[in-house]
Amino acid sequence: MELASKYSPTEVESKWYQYWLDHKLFSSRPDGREPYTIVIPPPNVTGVLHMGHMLNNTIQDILVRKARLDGKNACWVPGTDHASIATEAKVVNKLAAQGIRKRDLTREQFLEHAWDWTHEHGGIILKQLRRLGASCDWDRTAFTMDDVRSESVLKVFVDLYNKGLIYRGLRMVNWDPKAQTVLSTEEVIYRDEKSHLFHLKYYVADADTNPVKPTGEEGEVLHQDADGRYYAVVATTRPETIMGDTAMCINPKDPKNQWLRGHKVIVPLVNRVIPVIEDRYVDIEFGTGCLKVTPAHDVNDYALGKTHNLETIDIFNPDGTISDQSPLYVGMDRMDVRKQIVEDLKAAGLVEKIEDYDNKVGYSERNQDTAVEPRLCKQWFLSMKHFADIALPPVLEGKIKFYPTKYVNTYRNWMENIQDWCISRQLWWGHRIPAYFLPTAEEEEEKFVVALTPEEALQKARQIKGYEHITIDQLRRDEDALDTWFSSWLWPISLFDGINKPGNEEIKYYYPTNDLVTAPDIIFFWVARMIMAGEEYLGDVPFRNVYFTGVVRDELGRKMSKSLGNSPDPIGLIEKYGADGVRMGMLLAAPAGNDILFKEDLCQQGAAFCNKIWNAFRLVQGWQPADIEQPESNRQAISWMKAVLRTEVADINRQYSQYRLNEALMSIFKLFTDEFSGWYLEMIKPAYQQPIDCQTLSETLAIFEDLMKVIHPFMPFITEELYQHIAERKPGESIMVSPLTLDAPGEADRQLLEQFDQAKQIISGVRAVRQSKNIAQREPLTLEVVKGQELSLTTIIQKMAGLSAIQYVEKKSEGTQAFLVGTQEYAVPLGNLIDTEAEAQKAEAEIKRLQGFMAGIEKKLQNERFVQNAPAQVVELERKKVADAQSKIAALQETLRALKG
RNA sequence: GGGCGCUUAGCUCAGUUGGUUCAGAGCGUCUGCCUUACAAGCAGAGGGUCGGGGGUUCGAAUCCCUCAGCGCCCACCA
Repeated sequence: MELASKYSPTEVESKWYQYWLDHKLFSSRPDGREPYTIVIPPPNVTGVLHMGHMLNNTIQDILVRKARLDGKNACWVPGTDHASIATEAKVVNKLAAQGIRKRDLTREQFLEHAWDWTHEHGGIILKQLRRLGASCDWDRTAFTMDDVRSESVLKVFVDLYNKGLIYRGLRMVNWDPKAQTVLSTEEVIYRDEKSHLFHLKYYVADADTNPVKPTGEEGEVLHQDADGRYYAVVATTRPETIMGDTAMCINPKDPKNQWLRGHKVIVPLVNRVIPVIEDRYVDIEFGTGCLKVTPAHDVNDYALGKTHNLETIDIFNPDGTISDQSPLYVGMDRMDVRKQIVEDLKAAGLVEKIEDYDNKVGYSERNQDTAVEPRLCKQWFLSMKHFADIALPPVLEGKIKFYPTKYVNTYRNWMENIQDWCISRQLWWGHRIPAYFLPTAEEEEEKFVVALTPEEALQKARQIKGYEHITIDQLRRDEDALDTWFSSWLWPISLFDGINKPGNEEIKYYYPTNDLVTAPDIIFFWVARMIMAGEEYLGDVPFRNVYFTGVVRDELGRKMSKSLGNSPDPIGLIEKYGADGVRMGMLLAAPAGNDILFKEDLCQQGAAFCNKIWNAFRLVQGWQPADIEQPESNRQAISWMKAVLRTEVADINRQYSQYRLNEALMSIFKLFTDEFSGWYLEMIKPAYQQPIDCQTLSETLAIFEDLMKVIHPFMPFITEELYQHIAERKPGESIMVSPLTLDAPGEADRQLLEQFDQAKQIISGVRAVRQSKNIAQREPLTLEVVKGQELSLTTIIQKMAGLSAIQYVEKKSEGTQAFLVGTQEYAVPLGNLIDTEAEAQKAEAEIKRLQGFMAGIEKKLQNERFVQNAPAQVVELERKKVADAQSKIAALQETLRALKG
């Protein structure tokens, strides 16, 4: 069969992917083999593949395919995440474009739209992963909101509530006014922002806003306006919150503000009279040392409000507009109010000054244009202390290993400062909280029960005193949904149905999973919490190793993002370079634990490597076997190549075990390109149109097949294609499941490698001579071995270096160019091509360098302390260096004499 | 403000308990080759005071101190 001179991936890839699917080669069932399990970090169900996914999933696929080749029962479980807040936002936007407002819909109607959207866009990303070659067990595809997973989530909620770990509480929480839901602390990202510090005048007054003269003492700072009225100055970054001010606070130890003690001040514009309170919390050095207190809209102010019994005025509506609790600006958006109120304050002469100020503003992780608003409301929380206690030890003790290890610190830090997790969200798209409120009187405290079903809830409710005859219709289920991560944290368990059916065959077999490959930015959101859930529900870690990938950046080091438009389309790349090429391109740029600077060139390099493999196969496949005796040189070459293979594979396996995949790939690349193609194939290649002996051909094909297996995890498609070409395969047979069995490299291999290394150096030496004199490869040369022993591998050396003869001489001929391999001198006679002068200069320079080198070592050897303290072998080595240098110098001096003579 | 990490060739990175001729790899660059598998290729070459300074040691890219620069994470100073 004739093969094209260029590899074209498109058909090959779809052909073999279908073949793998048809023969169920990705599927896994528990059996007697050692399991190897990875659960996919579930992408957002409506997401599209980006470069981060490409990297992440390529790594997972490499690990899974490697495990399969190692004979393990490999299971990679795919699935998607319902991504509560992100998906709901998308659906809301889509509906808005159709003129439908969410609040005009019932929960059921909205969910219907959301499911439509999910079915329409859901799974696109999984289809895209197939293009990449991902060998997931697709029959296991799960969704965080499918039946099994939903049931698991609710059961866990009920269980944790019954254990007293879930509670309901009124707290200052982070509010996303766009999505109109609360967020967990982890979902808030703080960004530096250029802002202003507004210094506002709070006039001192009595309860009826009449001016009051404070009882100031000598040396205190009293602010007085032109009319003689006294005022305090408060510095704030958020002037729009003054409508919620219910006190002004000074530090009791602040000498410059003593004059304000016991007084009252007027909130500017609002004209509300508020007390001056004292608390050590206030920083004397900041601004004027006067702090406005807005208990409803700031975490610290809330705390102050609690200790000082202050009124709480919530001036915001859930959507970030001003509520009717405020005397001013009702209905306006908070950001507009900030601009407007500054103008109004200025007009009223209530602004002392405005300074530039850098501060940090919290934004919603999912709506990155929306500043979060601290807001007081009642939510569901999970107590985290218990979970931190069970999840920290396995990581610190190494039961779970992090790659790179630096994240252990990050992890510990978070665990040791853990805060309770706000798990309720004011969203519809998600798992609805299984809590049921009982009817209560207006002023009465809320009552509720938590249960898996309304029926169970009713039973529980009826046990409460006074509710013995309540009906199911009177129970009102909580409207809120659970945080998405409250389902994700069960993923490694719920995928094997370990919550609903504890101890089932699958969970016993596949859990704990082996490797988790994920991005470091979800270490708290997800990784930490999975460890918590694993320890809580199975008493064991959810995975043994966590490989944290880097961030994919562009050439300029910028994070790839939709908004910057600097992210290439992954599918476009696959179409251009082939999946194998793209996989290699990604991995070449992905040193373990570092960010990756992605360049499209790298995919080009990957595609080029495919082509290299392809053409190497074309060469071998084109050879005509003949029933002739195997030349000794071929036998030597084969032994050597096998030794190289054993040695390199051992090395590659070591790199795998340390998750140094880019290094493993580099070793593989060099193994194939340099050792196999550059050296081995050239050694055994028959002369033009000459046949090859059968023995060499079949052994070469066997080596080629082994190489395909080595490459396969990185480049699944081309390796399968060639594996199928190498020999006639049975239907369903695949490289995917054909283990590579190699012995460990031994001493004989090491010696063989060394022997060939000498030969390669001689060959390179001759080639360098050719290069420097511009002698064509075809033109045969002679090699003189000067005062040396007989060479081994002479046939190979002659062939590779283009030599017609090798001569052993006591004294090299006139007009030769010489080179050294170790301490042995070789010479190539070139007749009148030699530039005597240049050769002499080169030799002199080298002698000088060696003399300097030798002098340094001799000095070291004269140092008694070195000789006494250093290990004997080190000293011995230094002595050998001197001896070697001496003999090299002798040879060079000989050369010099010959040139000059 | 606290914690962690990084700095080695033009670029991206290796360099294991301090000691093999240790200063490396890939890419890029330069030179020569369309040599009958591959020009998406082959052969060869150049390129670094290991961020600066100090110390420990017989010996430091490697250990310690210090300075500088970069990055990440955490934290309620308005």
